Amino acid sequence: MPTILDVAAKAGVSTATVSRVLSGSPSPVRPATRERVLEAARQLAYKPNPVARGLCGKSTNTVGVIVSDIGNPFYADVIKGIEDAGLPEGYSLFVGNTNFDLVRGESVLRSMVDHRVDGLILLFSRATDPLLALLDEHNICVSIVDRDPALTHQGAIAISVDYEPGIRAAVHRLLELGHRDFAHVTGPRNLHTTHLRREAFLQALAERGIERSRVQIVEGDYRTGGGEAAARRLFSRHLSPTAIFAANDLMAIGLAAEIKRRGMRIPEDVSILGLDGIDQASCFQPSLATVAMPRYEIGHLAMSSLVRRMRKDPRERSQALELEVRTQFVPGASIGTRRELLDASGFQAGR
Amino acid sequence: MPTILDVAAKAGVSTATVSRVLSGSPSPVRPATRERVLEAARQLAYKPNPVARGLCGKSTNTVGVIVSDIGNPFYADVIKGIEDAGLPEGYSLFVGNTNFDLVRGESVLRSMVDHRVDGLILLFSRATDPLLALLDEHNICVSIVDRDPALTHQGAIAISVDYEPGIRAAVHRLLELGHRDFAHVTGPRNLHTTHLRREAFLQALAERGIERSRVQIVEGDYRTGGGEAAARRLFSRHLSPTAIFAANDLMAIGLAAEIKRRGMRIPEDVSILGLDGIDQASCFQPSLATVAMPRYEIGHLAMSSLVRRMRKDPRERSQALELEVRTQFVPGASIGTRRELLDASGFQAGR
DNA sequence: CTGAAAGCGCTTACAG
DNA sequence: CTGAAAGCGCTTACAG
Repeated sequence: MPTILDVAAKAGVSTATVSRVLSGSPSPVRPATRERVLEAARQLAYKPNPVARGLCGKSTNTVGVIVSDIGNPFYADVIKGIEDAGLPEGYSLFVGNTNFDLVRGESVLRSMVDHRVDGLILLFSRATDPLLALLDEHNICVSIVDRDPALTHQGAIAISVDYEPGIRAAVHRLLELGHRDFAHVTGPRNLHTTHLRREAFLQALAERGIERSRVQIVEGDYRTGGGEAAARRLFSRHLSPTAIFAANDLMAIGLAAEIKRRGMRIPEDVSILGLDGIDQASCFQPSLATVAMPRYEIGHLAMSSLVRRMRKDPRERSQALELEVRTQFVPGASIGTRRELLDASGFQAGR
Repeated sequence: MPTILDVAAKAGVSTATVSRVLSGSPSPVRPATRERVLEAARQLAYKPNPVARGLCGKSTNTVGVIVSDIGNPFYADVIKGIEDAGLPEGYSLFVGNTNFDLVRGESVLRSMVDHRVDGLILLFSRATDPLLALLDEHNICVSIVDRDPALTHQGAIAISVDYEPGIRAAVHRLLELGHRDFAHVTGPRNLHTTHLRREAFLQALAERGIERSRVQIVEGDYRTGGGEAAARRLFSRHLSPTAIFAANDLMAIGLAAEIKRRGMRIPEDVSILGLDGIDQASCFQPSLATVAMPRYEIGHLAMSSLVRRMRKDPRERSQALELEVRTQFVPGASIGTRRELLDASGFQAGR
């Protein structure tokens, strides 16, 4: 592999000049010299060694991505968006998976800091103020999705998701179909996104006269297993809901599987609504109605805004940046009118 | 962040000694000195800067993982295995996604080489001899799953999958249930793993008297969309199969979805068999019968054997290492006796 | 506009 | 057994 010395020799200049041309330094270089350097670099197919750059405190062209469950196809789409925005700009990705484990999350984050990543994208993981301060110290930009407002730390890019439009539309549809008895399977209660999803749901119901206290809440874990467990708990109670909103698609899938195993039919006996819009949801039978997140867009936005910031002078990075994406209701066959309502009214179920 | 200088000062020795103690160098160090260094390092919570180590030609403690479709939950499980084997040993992961695109795969691989990864795990991606030679040049160890025998390059760790036991058991079960008309939805034909899966299937059938020429073959893409397209092609023909083996679960899921949309029932009209054993398969309705891969184990094995090799002296790394894992048939409700066979014999379908 | 030189944090022959 | 010194490949004040 050619080094900067080879390029300098070939172009007949010093390594300092080569570096200035190739690293986009602000120092002026005579156009003719610049040309010679560029030409030499091209002929040698020279690419700066990111490890060496990293050592002298410059960018390493790496970005770390930390997700809480790499088994969730939701993240796959987000990562695709991140890759597509980052690869053309020359960034490589470190990927870390916390498995919802805080300790593991912190150790993954630290190892990324050790590797001198230029930026970090935190997806539904819990960040803390001291951790963010550590990033500042190392001059690492960060982009956080569904940022917990409890964080007082400034200077991160925050990508927030507006859950309201998608959830509200879904709720209206469920009410329209005659549902009054609702349940919600949440994620772990200590996650901020869990709170947002629950509140958007309860709020939309409350606006239409269904009080929060009437909605059964069961805590899940954002995985299929949590959905299955939730179904078992919900249907061992005396009050069975007619419509269940799972805080993500994976739980909705587990929920539906367990409900069918118990001999109930979807949507004739109970309607199921998910959230995320993962591909497999549409292959499900009946196809899963869901509140879709713009997954690819979230990743692309997180990365492209991060790239812009990483390229800035560190002193200009302090101001907060808040971006927002919206959810959207995607109808599906998993929600419908209950059979007993049909029987009572003489209606015929449509597709 | 403390540097090696701080540790040296605190322990009252030179940086050379600190390095020798902390980097596991073979040079002998007096026990008392070693103790002092260790103590100083602990007190300062010193961790060597991997970027600096990388620069002087030593390990960077990074491993690259290249997958062809990060949206496939199969890889998520493999990556978990890789992480669990790598994290405790101090390795961080670069993850690259080729999207089945050879050009993208090569550029991802090159960027990992640029970042001086110590090792690389290639999953069902296509490696070429020149590429592997490039890795050798940089002293990068590599572990390849389902390695294409067309590669003449020696010195990689090869993890091969024995598809035979799982596929054979599944085929026997299908024959037992009375099936004689089979179809197979393959992956892209240029992938070696596609070839292995197809041959194991055709071979198992041939042994029981079903000739290869009688099996309909449709090419897919290892994604749900390919399964859906395959269903459309298969059922627009005059000869409809009664049992279909999809070369992975994602295609089986797409296949099943499209078949149901066409008004056919599974397994009463057609039986479906997948391969992989991803979690969602069991939530599917009917639960998907599949040929399970030891996904986590594959990742764990690939990483742990790689770690062992990376720690070795480069001169001792040349010998080839071949490891094998086995598949296993996992029964499911998606395969059963056809209704018309039932009608003819007066049998009652079991669960 | 350009170069010589120091430095980023570590490792490793080379002396002693 | 240990230290002084060179070097990994790049960047950046500092001179000129």
